[in-house]
Amino acid sequence: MPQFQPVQPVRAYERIVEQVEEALARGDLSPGQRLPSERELVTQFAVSRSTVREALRVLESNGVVRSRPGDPKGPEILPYSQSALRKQMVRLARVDELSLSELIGFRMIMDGAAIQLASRLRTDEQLAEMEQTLVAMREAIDVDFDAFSEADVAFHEAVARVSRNSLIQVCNEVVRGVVLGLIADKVSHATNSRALMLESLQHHTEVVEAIRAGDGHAAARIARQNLYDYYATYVPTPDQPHLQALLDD
Amino acid sequence: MPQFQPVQPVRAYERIVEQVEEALARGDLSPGQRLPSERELVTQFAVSRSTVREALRVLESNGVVRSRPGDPKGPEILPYSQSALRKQMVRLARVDELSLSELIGFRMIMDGAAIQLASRLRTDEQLAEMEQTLVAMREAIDVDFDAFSEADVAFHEAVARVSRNSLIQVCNEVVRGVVLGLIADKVSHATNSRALMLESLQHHTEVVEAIRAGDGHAAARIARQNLYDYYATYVPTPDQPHLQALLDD
DNA sequence: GCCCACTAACTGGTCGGACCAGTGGACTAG
DNA sequence: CTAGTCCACTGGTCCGACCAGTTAGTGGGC
Repeated sequence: MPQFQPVQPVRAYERIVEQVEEALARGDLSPGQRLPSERELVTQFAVSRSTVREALRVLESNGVVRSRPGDPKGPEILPYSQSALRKQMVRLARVDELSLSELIGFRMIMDGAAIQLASRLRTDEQLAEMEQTLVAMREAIDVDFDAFSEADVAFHEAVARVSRNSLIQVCNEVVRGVVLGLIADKVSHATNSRALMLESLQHHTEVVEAIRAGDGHAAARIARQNLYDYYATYVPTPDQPHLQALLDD
Repeated sequence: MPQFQPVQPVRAYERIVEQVEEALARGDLSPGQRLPSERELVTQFAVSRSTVREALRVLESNGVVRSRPGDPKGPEILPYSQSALRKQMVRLARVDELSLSELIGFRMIMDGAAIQLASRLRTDEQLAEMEQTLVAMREAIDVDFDAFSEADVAFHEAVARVSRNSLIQVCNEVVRGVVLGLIADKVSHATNSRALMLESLQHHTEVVEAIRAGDGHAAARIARQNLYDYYATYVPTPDQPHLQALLDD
């Protein structure tokens, strides 16, 4: 007997979405190009305009296209953006399926890996870039916490670029955004924020030193420890061992 | 002068989506509950059915609800699932600029981290589970490569579960799927596939031994080395240093 | 009394047509 | 050649309709 699979009805708009996404995956469609107008798609797909519109709404919600009223050139194919990925991660985090400790643990892994890679693959120019972001952090301490946080982001982005792995870059950026969105207010209201910033700067300087020396393990270890020290207080006590397991002994 | 922000028109269906998602975030709506029927929503939101449907399509594409034709109870609020997150990650991975070396490098990081966490957080039952998947791998060698690959997946999934970090689980699963999709045929056509499988099993056994001993670093190192040995030949030579940078010296 | 087949009132999926406000390109007047 | 007007066309929304399918309630047969 052949094995039969349960079949659920495939709706017309879904097949439109599939066709567009396939064209995108095959390269027949690339960012910047335009889709035909809705009324034109109606004739091409031989469906009603409602169906075309439902497909476009789904594509739009997935960050694939964008429609603008009155634009004679039609819906635009968007370049890939992390916004949809971030949206899903935020949703995951909001449903409490994703605990803060998981997010921070993931950041420790990603950041540590990026730094380890950076310490082996960096060029001298890139090292200089990283040191430049350290200077910016020091200057930002005297402004306010937001400025410091911004400079901190710039540092981590520079490191992620050097890692030459765009998956790391994206994951880092997304998770950082989610974490910040979850606890930014708590951190910025900390009484001893200046001390925190100074300590963080110190850690970052040590990381760069280790990168300069090419000691990837030390650099990654310091980075993970820094993240742990920075965030551990916001993590429920029973979850803290999950983070400590990522620290070197 | 006040700083003005560019405003873009908010479409009616977007406000419906927002209202539903807010209700969900506030807890006024929980998984398992039902939304009113489309025609009922038409009166509640005071919009047309097309608009309601576009909102429902977006919610459905985001994995928030599911509509079934004929169901008098109306669209169902779904429990959170990672499928939408996975979809976005697959989209990211499919963007052509993502090279095989980046994917494999990411796998080395993820798998290594999962194994390091597992070696510290595992219970005895979980260790037994992992050893069980090793037995399955050994048995699968005598069947065929697909069976072995399946058992291998089971092993890595077991490890990811023990890591207690669902982000790692999802990332691992997604990246593994993408990598396999890219080079599965090449691997399975290798002439010495039996030797490869035996070697892989040997490596996995060593990993489990290190996990049993609680030596997270050794376990992670072996795992990364295993992945490197397994996949490096498929990576263009100029990219190989990017992977070697992830191996311990 | 219970069980089963039937019916009817829904459901979502799709269609076609209509109107509106706005865009942008072409066309015209200067 | 420029500046202004105009109009074809865009997407956003609405309405009404039909269909196939599910489901719950009804009714009849046992």
